[in-house]
Amino acid sequence: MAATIVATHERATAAERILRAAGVLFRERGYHGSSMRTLARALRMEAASLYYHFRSKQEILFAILDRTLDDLLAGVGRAVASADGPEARLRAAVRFHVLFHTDSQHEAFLSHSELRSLTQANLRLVLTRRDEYERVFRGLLASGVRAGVFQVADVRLTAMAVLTMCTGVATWFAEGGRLSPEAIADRYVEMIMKSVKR
Amino acid sequence: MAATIVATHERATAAERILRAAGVLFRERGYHGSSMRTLARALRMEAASLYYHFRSKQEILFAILDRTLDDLLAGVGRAVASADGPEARLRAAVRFHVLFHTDSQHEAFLSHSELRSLTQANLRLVLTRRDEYERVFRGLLASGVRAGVFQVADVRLTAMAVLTMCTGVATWFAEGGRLSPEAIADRYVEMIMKSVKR
DNA sequence: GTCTATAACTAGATAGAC
DNA sequence: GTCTATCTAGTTATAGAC
Repeated sequence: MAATIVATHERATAAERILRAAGVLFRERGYHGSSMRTLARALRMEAASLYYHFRSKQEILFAILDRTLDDLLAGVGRAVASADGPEARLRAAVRFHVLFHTDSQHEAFLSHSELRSLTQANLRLVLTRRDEYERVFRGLLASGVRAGVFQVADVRLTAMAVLTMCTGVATWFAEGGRLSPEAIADRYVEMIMKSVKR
Repeated sequence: MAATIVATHERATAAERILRAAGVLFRERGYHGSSMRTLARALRMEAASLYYHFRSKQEILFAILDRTLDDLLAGVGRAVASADGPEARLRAAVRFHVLFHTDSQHEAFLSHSELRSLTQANLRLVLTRRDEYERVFRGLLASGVRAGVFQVADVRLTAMAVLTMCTGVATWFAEGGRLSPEAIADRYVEMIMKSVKR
C-alpha cells in the first residue's frame, strides 16, 4: 500500500531518481520555471532520456503529487490507528502531519503550491484525495467535540487552520536549523491542543 | 505613505490596472506559467504595450510584492498603534493580517509563493521587509510574555505558526463562501489568543 | 536505456509606425 | 500610449541511431 515510499538511498530506480530530483527542482523554481533540460542536467542525462520513463512533464508532476497523497493518507491512517481517544488521536495526526512536512518537505510543498499546474483531470484526482485527508482532521475534531474534550467554534474552519499552520512548516523548515523536526512537531502539537481543548 | 493602496474601481492608471491583472494571473497560473501575451489579452491590449509601463515581467512581479509589503507594514503599524496592551495589540495585528489576506488575496498569496521567481537583488529587498513584518509579531508575543499575559514555549516558532496559519487563509478563501472575512478573522483571533494566553 | 538531432511552437523583449 | 512586425532564444516532445 504505502510501498510508494521512495528509498532515500542507493538502488533507486531511474523513475524514482527522476521524481526525487523533480521534487527538488519544481519546489525551487516552480513547475513552469523548471525545464526538462534543467531536470535532465541535474540527473546528468539528456532531456530526451526523461521521455523513456515519463510521457510528459505533466506526468512527472502528477506522479509526485499522487505519491505524496498516498503517503499522507497511509501515514495519517497509521497515526490515528495507533492512538486511543480523540485527544491522543489528534495529537498523533498533527504530529504525523508536521513530521511529513519536514521529511518530505519538497513534495509536501508542491502538493499545495503546484495544484494550479495540473491539468483539470489530474487536479480532480488529486483534490478528491486531499479532501479525504482533510476529512480525517475534521472527523477527529468533531469526535472530540462530541466527547466533550474539545471546544471549537467551527470544526471546518479549525481543521483548515490546523492544517495550513502545519503545512506552512514545509515553507520555512531548514534542515540543520535551530529546531529539530521532532521539537517542532512537539510544540505544534501543544499549541494546537491548547487551542482546541475544552 | 500607504498611498500605494490601489483603487479597486474606476480611474485606475494603466500601470495600476496592469498590476491588478498580473496579480490575478500570476496567482492562478504562477509567474513562469503566465506570459506577457496572456496578461496583455486579459487587459485587451498587445504585449508590446505592457513594455511602455514596465521594463520587464520581473519588474511587474517586483512591483506587486513591493506594494504588498508597503501595505502590510503600514497596516500592521496602524493596527498595533490603535490598541493598548500586548493582548489587544496582538488581537489587532492578527485581525489585520487575516483581513489583508482575504482583501488582497491574490497579492498576498504571491508575496510568499512567488518569492522564488524574484531575481536575487529583488528577493533581498523583499525579504528584508518581510523580516521586519515578522519581527512585529515576535515583538508582540515577547512583550506579552514579559508582561505575564502570554505563555509560549518559543516566541520565534509561535510567530511563524501564527503567521503561516493566517497566511494560509489566502490559499483557500473564496469570496461569497460560507464565512465572511470578518467571521474568519474573529475566529482566528480567538483560536490564537486561546493558544498563547497564560 | 541513453544518445544526437530536430520539429513545432512559445517565450520575453525591441523597433519603429501611427 | 498603443499598435504591427520581428528577433533571438528557449520550450516540450519526437525520431531514430547506438
